[in-house]
Amino acid sequence: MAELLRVQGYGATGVKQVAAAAQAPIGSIYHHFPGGKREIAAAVLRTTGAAYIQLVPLLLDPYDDLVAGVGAFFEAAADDMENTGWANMCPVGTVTGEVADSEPGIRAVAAEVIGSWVDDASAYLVGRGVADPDARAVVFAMLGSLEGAFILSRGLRSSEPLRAAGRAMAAYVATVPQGAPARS
Amino acid sequence: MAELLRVQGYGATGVKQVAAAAQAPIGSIYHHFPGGKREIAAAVLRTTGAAYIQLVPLLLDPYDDLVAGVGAFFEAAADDMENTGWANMCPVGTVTGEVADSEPGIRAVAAEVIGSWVDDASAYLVGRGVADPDARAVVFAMLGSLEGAFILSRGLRSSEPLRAAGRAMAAYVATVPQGAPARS
DNA sequence: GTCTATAAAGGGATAGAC
DNA sequence: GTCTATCCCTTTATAGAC
Repeated sequence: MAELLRVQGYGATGVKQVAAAAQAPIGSIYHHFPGGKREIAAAVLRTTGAAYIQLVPLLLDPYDDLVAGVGAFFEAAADDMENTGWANMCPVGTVTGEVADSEPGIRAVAAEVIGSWVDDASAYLVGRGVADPDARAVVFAMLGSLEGAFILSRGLRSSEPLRAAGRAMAAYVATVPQGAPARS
Repeated sequence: MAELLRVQGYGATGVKQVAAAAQAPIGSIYHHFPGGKREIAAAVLRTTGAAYIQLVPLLLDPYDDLVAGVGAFFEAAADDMENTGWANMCPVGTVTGEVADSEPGIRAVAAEVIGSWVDDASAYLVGRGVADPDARAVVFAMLGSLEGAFILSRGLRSSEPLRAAGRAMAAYVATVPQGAPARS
């Protein structure tokens, strides 16, 4: 269901479609997920969340200069979108926007995933020398900018919003005071 | 339908629900909008788009300092969200994310609306002394950051993402070279 | 142009044989 | 645990009287 949720969103994805994609009968789906569509979506959000947070150190570690790393992060996302034909990059963002006011349970799971992203990414930035209260603000700004640029780029079929967001966030991060990295 | 689309999104909003809210029978809806749900949604996006672009000069004109204006813009949005119980602020962003890969016609309309936003807001910034290529990038960064922060704030039920985005965008705009405003 | 009734299709979910 | 058939509801959209 992860792939379908990412491409089509929550409302447009049917359980029957999920069963077909998984080459499993519907009965089996409901046997393993008695909560039905909601439970499956929640599981997808948690799994995706855990996978995506690993990208942060993976993509930023190679850059000694955090500002350069941030710019490269957004450029990589822009390249990915172009190469995949403007596919959705993050199911968490789109599903959150879709169900935030209509599916309280799923919204709560999304909040949990986003919260853990912020905690983990903030800790990473602190390790790279960003002071503690600033780190959290930087993560919120970057994550919001990334999710918003994903939507604009998918809607416009253009990487311009994503690349503009990258330059803006790099310029912003450059204004945030940085101490020495905790580990070399 | 505008209100329902804003709160529930495209998929969760039914034509019957729209008819009930408009106190009109379904037949009348289809008489005026033969294209059905899609045509209504497209009309809503265009109307909303035209209305929202007017907010830019309205909210920024009072501030001689553009950086202060940008900060106030995001703070005002954050206050609005808190006061409305985390209601969705912009149907264009959520609907775009929802249907970008499943409803080509509506995606095209969304792209048109977003494109006109960028054109108009860029022209406004040029009038405030921001150089032409920079202005477009600033608008993309701000719009993306705003839309993304809307999603995060709605999901987390917290204005923290929106306020962090505002501080980040203010810091970014402060780094963009500005000439003298075209008109005092 | 307005409204009611209904068609046609698809959704989520379940029952129960195996 | 697996799978099939089916229930029940809602959806979009239309037909046709008024």
